Amino acid sequence: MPSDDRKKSRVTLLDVARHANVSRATASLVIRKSPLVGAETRVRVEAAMRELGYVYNMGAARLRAERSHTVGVVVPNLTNPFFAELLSGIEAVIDSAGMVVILANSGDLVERQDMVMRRMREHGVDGVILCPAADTAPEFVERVGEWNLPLVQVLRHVSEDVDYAGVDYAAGMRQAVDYLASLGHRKIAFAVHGPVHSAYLERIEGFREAMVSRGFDPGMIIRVPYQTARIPASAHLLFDKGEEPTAVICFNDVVALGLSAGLHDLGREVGENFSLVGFDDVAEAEVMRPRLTSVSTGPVTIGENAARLLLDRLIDPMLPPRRVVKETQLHIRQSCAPLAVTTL
Amino acid sequence: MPSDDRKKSRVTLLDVARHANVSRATASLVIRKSPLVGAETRVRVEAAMRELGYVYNMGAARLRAERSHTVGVVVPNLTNPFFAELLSGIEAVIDSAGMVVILANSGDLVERQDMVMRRMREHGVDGVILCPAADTAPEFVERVGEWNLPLVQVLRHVSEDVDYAGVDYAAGMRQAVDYLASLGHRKIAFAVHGPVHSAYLERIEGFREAMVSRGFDPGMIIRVPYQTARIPASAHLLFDKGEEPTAVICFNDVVALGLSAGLHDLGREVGENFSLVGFDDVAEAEVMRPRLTSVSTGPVTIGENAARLLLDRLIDPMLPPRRVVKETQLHIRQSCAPLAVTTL
DNA sequence: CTGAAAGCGCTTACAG
DNA sequence: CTGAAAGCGCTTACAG
Repeated sequence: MPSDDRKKSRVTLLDVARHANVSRATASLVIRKSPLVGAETRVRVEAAMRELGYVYNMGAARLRAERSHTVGVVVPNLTNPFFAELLSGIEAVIDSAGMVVILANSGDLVERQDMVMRRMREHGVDGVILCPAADTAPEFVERVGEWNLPLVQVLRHVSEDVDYAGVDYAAGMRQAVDYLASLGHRKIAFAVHGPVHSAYLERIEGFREAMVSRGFDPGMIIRVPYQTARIPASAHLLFDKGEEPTAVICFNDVVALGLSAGLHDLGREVGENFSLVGFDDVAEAEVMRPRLTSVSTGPVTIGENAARLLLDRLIDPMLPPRRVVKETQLHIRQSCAPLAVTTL
Repeated sequence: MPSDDRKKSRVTLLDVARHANVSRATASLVIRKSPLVGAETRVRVEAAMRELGYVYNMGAARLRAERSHTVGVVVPNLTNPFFAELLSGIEAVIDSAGMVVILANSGDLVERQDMVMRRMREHGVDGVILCPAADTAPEFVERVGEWNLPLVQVLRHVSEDVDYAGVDYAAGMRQAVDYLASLGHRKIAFAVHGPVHSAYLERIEGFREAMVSRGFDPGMIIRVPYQTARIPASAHLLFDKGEEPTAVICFNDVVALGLSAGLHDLGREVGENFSLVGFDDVAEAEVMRPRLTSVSTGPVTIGENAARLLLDRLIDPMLPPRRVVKETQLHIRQSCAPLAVTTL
């Protein structure tokens, strides 16, 4: 009978307090592990909670305490395994801080991002980790700060005045170019795709600088389709311009996988008469044949960094803006060959 | 000055009501788009909300209305691209229902799953979509129902009495076996890995039945490592038993990718003198060489189905348990060859 | 169609 | 160390 009516049956803190013969305030202190309450009392209250099957009502607590123990995470794309790994890193540290993540997808569209951020505010998240959609205005993320909503940018950044956790894309490109140069390559292409944002531009800029500083032509940049399945058929773009490259650096491993297939279709032997470098170093790199040489970015770690940045800011909102930019690492496998061999 | 003090400055519904010269109740009705309020009044209240920069406080609303507009999603693994796609489908329909997803990772561990589910309750989610960790007891998911917490199982199921959205794994295996049989294969291996759960057992069972019904030996089941990078080196397991298979069906595309590399390393030519079928049909299948023939499961759709099941149950909690089991589809590409060619 | 009052389940000072 | 009271920002009957 009593468990028959649905909501009404909720066990409240007051029930627990009565059952344990203490006041509601005392019970509240026990829950929050305050040292103010005596050991004997604590044990009694805890027993009462167990016996009654009490469940803490975070919603009620939040209303009073103005903290929701939730953080919003908004990414432009959930399908991409790269974001899945990022999310995994974020979730792990947010979880171990006793908080919970509210997830949203902006679809890389600023209008959707507006909506999503409003929804986050309505849900009273304590802070948000945002990978800004392409074309996000700096004012947008700065405005969030004015709402008293702590924010950290992840992977992409549009404002210098807001925390950022990412990776040194430009240095990663330099590592790739240096490595290929050490093998004797000078005609190196760069295959890009997808929406334009800071992480995109940094890669392009890094490529350009690295090429120019060695006196190489930085102009061999091709754009391949965003859709994975259509990348192989675009491999011919590498050879359509005047001078043929002997190596290609890829925007990410998805492009590397696609071009690798496309080069194969064109009769090129990757790792023998053509060299290919990936970017991100996802798990698949190890099981490609030839094994893919790739610049590792470590999305899980980036996610962890972003979450820690946010946690710090929650503790001290007055912290000056910080950036945690992780170094990349070139993971050499088998997809590149010395130019000598290439020209045989 | 007024925006200087942080929390205190929140604009409340009462502020809006005063600004618009109506009562708080009326303002509340406007927000919830009740038809009870006059057009002129509505416009005035909406203008006030805009002018004041009002943000709805979901937390306060939930406390009174006993609905949080949040749903919990707990998956065993965030890193796996398959779950990322599932999540993407869930998020899309939850979002368009005006709700928000709280995400958690059970790590496929029942103890962590206990914790996570408790956290979900504390946060007052309206329902949860759960991919049960391996070894989850049926009682566990049934108990959730007794908490008055609507639950749907996704991808894996441990109880018949609780909603389930998944895919017909057994039929998928049958499709794979039938196809290989049509090419003349009879010595077909099955390569599995990972934790044991319903989706695992259904695949094994489907394989066994399909093989036995044709009079083939269903005993060639090998277990490869869970870690992607270690799969290629385990390809020799296919040939360690007495009879050598001429084809292998893989537990999923990750296994297919790994074994494809391992077979290559052993000097076998996939799609020529050895046949290989994947499972899941992820985007990468199209860019493998040879292109991977794979049984497609469509995780995005499964996620959408699960979310809709939950939404329905939220509307009517008394619905009998339902299951939405999607059909698989064999996507034929190039990784299988007729046995005739194989034996040449 | 609108207003005044009570209450959702906590936490927070403030006394004792 | 514990108790009584007020209040977080909404929604819900209940009158008018």
